[in-house]
Amino acid sequence: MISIIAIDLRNPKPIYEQIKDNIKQLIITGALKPDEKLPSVRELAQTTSINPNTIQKAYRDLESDGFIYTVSGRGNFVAPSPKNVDSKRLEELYDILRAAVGELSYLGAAQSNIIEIVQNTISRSRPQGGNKT
Amino acid sequence: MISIIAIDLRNPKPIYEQIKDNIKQLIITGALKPDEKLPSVRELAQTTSINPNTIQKAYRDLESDGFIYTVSGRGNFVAPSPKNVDSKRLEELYDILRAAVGELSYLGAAQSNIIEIVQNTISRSRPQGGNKT
DNA sequence: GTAAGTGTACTATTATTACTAGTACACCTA
DNA sequence: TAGGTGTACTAGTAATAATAGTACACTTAC
Repeated sequence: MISIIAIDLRNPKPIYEQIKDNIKQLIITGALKPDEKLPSVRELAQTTSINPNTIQKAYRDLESDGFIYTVSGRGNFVAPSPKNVDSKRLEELYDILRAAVGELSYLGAAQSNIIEIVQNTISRSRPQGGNKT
Repeated sequence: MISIIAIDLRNPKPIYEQIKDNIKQLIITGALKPDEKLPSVRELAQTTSINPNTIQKAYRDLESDGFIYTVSGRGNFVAPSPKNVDSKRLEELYDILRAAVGELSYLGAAQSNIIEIVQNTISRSRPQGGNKT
């Protein structure tokens, strides 16, 4: 069960985005296993003191992004494997990657540092599908 | 002079953010040289059909981030070199990097692809400072 | 000195969105 | 049947992006 949802109300990033990022991270790193049950909307709303509607919005987004699946009346569960990956999302991520790396490099971050972080992150993730471009 | 400011009004990202990202990109890649003059607030507002206040906000942010400097009565210019780099910004960028790489890997992007893009981006940027962590 | 172009600082208004609040209903399981 | 689950809906509030318009100080060119 999740207990590591950290929400910073002072963060300008919307709460539902923070929840999405948190859960995505847990799934990507494998902290949440496939088919594992997520906290219910109401439960997570209580433990975080966030309105249930906000939690629901995060869950809805996560489902449409393929990270979780929903069974009405039972709950939300971690999706076993990313399928039907949206190519637009991949392009978005590559764009984000380029922008972050470019600015880091421009600001003086060492290439070796950047590469190391990238490799560590990859090795810690839970790759599943084939080799998309 | 800039003529490559692409603004997508259907993009949910705020217009001033799009302008910031555009100009950052031009500076990072070296398309805009140090001390080169940027279009005036009013000029860019005309060519893009965006309200001058929105342009001004983008310029103000870029200046406080150290990408450009302003001379009252003369205009805005590309900052020669990033100094006094905000360590919080570096941490932000590393976090963004980790999140993007993690999700890419999870979605099935090949490690070789990711690394290649990172290296290409670094080699195309305009590094200046020392080696910040 | 004057005029034109520059950044900057205001106030006011509108539109959008995140968030909260509350309710209702259908579904599943013990 | 009872309790927990997801879902849908309406309504209202708060924050922010964006527009609109004005004003002023500064710099440069004439």
